[in-house]
Amino acid sequence: MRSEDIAKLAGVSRSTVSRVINNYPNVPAATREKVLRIIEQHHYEPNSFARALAGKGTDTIGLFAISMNENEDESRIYQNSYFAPIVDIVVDTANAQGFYVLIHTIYSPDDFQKVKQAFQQKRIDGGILVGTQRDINFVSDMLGEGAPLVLIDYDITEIINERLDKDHLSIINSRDYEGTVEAIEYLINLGHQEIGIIKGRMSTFSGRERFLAYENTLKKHGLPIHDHFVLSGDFLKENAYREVVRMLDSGKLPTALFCSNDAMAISAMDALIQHGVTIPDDISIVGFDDALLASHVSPKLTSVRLPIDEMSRAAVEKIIELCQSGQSAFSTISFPTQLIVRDSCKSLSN
Amino acid sequence: MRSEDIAKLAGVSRSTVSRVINNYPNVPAATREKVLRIIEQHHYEPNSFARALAGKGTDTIGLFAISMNENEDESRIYQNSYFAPIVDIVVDTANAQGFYVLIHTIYSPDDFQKVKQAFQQKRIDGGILVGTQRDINFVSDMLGEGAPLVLIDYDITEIINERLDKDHLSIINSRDYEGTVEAIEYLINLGHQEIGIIKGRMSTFSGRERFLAYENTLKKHGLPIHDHFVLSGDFLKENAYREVVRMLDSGKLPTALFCSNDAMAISAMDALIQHGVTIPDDISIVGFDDALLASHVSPKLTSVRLPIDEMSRAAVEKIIELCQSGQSAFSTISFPTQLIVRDSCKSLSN
DNA sequence: CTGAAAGCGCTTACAG
DNA sequence: CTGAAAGCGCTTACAG
Repeated sequence: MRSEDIAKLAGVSRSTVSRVINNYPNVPAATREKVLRIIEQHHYEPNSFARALAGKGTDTIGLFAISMNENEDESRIYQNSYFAPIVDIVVDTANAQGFYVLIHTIYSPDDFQKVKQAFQQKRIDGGILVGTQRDINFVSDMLGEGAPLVLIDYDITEIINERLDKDHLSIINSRDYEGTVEAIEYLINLGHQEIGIIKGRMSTFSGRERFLAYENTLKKHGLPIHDHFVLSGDFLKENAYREVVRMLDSGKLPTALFCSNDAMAISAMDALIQHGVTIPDDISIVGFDDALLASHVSPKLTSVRLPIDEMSRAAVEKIIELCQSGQSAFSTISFPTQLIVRDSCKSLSN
Repeated sequence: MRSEDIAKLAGVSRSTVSRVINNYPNVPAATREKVLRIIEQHHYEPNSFARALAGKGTDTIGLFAISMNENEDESRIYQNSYFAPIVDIVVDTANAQGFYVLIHTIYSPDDFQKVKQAFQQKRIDGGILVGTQRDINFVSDMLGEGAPLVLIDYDITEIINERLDKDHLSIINSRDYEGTVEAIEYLINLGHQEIGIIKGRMSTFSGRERFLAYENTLKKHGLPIHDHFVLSGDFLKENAYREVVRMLDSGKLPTALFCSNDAMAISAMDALIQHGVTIPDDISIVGFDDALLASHVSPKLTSVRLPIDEMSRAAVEKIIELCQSGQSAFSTISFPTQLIVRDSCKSLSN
């Protein structure tokens, strides 16, 4: 069943059928009704490719998760507490608005090419990019294809410095800096003076923000930052485990450890407990993300909640808006975090 | 840049360019090389819609997760320990083979329509359906669209009884029956005689299999099945929690409880612990799925590992095979499970 | 082995 | 308000 068949049945031309389908104003109500009825009756669905070829959108958005880290386990990204909820919300929100979503993971430059192709071949109307590391080239490449783009977790200043054409770009962030400050000050208020950190991936905006906030907050409160309490974790639990064991071997432990994400926090807890260290009696732990696991480990993990649901929803709404309006001004939204206090921190005050 | 441009540059016709792109044999090596070179040089990508319109495939497969359960929390499906790894593996495996994947969740009949449309509009070459409940109509509807279909977790006998055209259908299952038998006999060997169950969703193949195996195994060993130890959980943690609390209130507890999935097992553990019941001293718990959480709760959960990764990979390989070969015979694969013994069960023997 | 032409099913100026 | 016609960028008989 093609538009031509509908046209015949309705006694009009394909042009008119098309006008009805696309909701153009210049069709009398009566004609519109008639055509609509025939369409309904026959469960007619316009061929999406023909529409796309003729210049219409595809009602499909892309969701691309970048994970180009040499030592990362390649195939666990959607079980990752960070990506899983994004997929979740993005798919549901987009679906609810009548959009399909095309998913592709980027583990390698090859994958990146495939994603570029998806844009070039016009398979999608726009894309959401998550996990972008500090590399503006990707972003400008994508942008060059002319399709709208939404970035989750990206440093705005980099975009601005590069003077990219930002007309169909939008950035969604969380206030990780403030969230980290809150977490660190919570520990300080508990009486902690020796506060360590497991850093996230520093090529990542959130990785840098969380570390910067840690540094600045300690400085602000006149507390020392010991190199041997600053561990590199790259957001990876294996690294966190290894680094914590190394710290244990060195014989020195801070009284509190801020972990740049929950995966690392939980891994650190495992390492500590296995070495006979008690949490929170011997050491307090704070995580970041408030992943599902956080409330299930023991002791329950105090963590900074990342508003990942809201962020994902905003990303979809933004991309759809950009797809539909042609373009709009560059925009950026930043969502607040929230410290969720559980049982992994102890007060030293009494 | 269109195929015509490539043709001009290469001094051939669009027909020949097309032949090269589609790897047809009737092109001399020299011509092929020449065309290929030009394509490379200009980073030419054939428009996917034009190809599709002209009758070629779309190199896209659909992944559709059905979750039409009234009382289920609507937007958590990909964080679900069952679906998350499927998304994971399906996306990665498909991507690695050069296929894109379109994801849509089915919460309502409306969503189901959208998925049917995806088939009708030829947006995808084939689809993977997961979470299908006992409703053959869906399956036959999809099959009616003529596209290949792979079902994960579906009772083959239903398909056979319906005499559906199975030429482009494939089913991927796990041996849940055997897995459950192994789990129950493990409990029996530990000395348990009063073994309860929290049932899964009985409209689901795996839900029925797990229950059936439970029943048959107890019978086989001459053990009683008490109605009040048979709880309905529908695979949902809220239900499991409620039912366990109800059982606690009744004052009678089995010595062991088999839970049809880990989500319910963990929820049951929460309920029991909160009511002062100690695991495994007062009651032994076995789960099913071996979800990520299983090894993180305390005590660590003994669970039947579901080979979901292998199943997902097989589903993708099968669907791609079906897409490419046009069609092949009906096939079905069933993967073995494995009992992972951890700390949630106690021996009563001594 | 290869090109001209028809066709896939839409949309959109254009003319009326 | 509406239809005929061109066009979107491919593929594929068909003829040679």
